[in-house]
Amino acid sequence: MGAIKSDLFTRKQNELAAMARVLAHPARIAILQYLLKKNACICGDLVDELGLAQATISQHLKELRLAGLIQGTIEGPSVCYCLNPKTWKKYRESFMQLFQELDETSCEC
Amino acid sequence: MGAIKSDLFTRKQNELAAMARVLAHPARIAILQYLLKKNACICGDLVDELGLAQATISQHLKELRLAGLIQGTIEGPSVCYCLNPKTWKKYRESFMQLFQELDETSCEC
DNA sequence: ATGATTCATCGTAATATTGCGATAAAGCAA
DNA sequence: TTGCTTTATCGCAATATTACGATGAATCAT
Repeated sequence: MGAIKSDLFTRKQNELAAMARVLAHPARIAILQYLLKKNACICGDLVDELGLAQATISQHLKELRLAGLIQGTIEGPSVCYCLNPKTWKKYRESFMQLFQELDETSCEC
Repeated sequence: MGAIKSDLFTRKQNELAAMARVLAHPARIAILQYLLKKNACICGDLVDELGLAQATISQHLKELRLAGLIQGTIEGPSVCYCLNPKTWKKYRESFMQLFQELDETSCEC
């Protein structure tokens, strides 16, 4: 028990849920919005901006990186992070597709 | 530790993360898509369709209901569930707003 | 080389989520 | 009423997530 039964669902359903999970934390939303605004930043910027511990920010960055939403480039002692536009668009498309389907008669209770 | 520090983030960031969390499970995605297709159903339909235990489906329905994404109407011994178009649109707007902001120069690493 | 800066990772504690059996509540049919 | 169907809720076990201190690796300035 306690583990998601992924085999009961379609690949698309699992993928969409996984994408939603990446966005399901305010710190990760905040990081993405910061990157949208500033275009790039280093881990330390986010520590100052968000007020979470460095280890915690680094962990959230890792999740975003594993999801492909951001990418990091080593720049001397620091790491420059920025959005990955390709994955960002893939996310947008997937959520668009979900929210597209709805006509006004969808509630029949 | 282990609890999200909501006070570090804006109301909008917390709200968006909460919306994403509701969508962050394939069973809830599947339920929403089933409702989009069928317009309405009862809990038992979903138990047959998804293959999760009745208690588990009922729990996911509760989360979707608390989020305002679906509503249930008592119909005799069963409960008819359907989407709430208003909240559905609110979700769409919120995610669109997030994904809107991006120009091609957003990656500068 | 030494020290300072930056970041990732490990280990751990606290908390949250997932799944389901068992049970209860409510309506319906006979 | 009795039994059947349908659903919600409780309680528990398994797993996942969140947060952070401590530590280590890499770079840079002196």
